[in-house]
Amino acid sequence: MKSEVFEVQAEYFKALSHPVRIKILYYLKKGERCVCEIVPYLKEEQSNVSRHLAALKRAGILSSRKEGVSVYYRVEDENVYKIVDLALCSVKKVAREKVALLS
Amino acid sequence: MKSEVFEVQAEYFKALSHPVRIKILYYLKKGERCVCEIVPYLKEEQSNVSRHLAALKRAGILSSRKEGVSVYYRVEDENVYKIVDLALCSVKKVAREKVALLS
DNA sequence: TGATTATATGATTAAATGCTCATATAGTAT
DNA sequence: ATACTATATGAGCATTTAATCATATAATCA
Repeated sequence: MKSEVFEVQAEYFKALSHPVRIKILYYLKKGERCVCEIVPYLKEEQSNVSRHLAALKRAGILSSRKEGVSVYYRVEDENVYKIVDLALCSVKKVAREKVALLS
Repeated sequence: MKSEVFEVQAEYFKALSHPVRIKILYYLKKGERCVCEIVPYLKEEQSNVSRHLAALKRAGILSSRKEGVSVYYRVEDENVYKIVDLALCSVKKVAREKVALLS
């Protein structure tokens, strides 16, 4: 496999490597949301949220559309949910195995 | 979902967010490998590789066993391959859609 | 025992990331 | 036009990450 491929994958995972960004993804699970909804939901600074959204968009994970003064973000490819869910399952599985080894 | 869950997921993805670490994963796809094989394969400094391996192990993605003076690393849960493959597919899909939009 | 080899780790530095405050931009309304 | 609101972005700072060099540790061998 070409080394550029690894870089592309690493970039994708870097976009997912922050808890606020993961939280945004789950919040968008049922469909697009306006920034004006996302900010109060996260209880983070507006400028900070804006940057997290930009990071996810840069990675191609989110896309956005403008409606008047509002901006709506949505998940570009639902496969991201398979990825984050699998990651959680894997972490749980490994943790369970560790527990089993100790008992 | 609890916020600790997002942190756990983010930690997992942080471990995957470097091209060298992704490359290590694919190299271990067929089974465990000694550090003495991994280092020349990657053509990176030994100390650097050691830290990347440690990062993957800390995240529970790899485990290791010692045999004499050698250390063998292996993938702890094969699901990680579903994750990295899905990520690549998703990036490709989004890229194709962008191309389609432009043509 | 001392020498050699494999791997890990401490210290340093450079670069990247995340957060905050302040400000810019753009759309809407008066 | 001015004022107001929603969102994005620049600048500064603190923290984290990655790379490198040097050294430590531990196993093996002569």
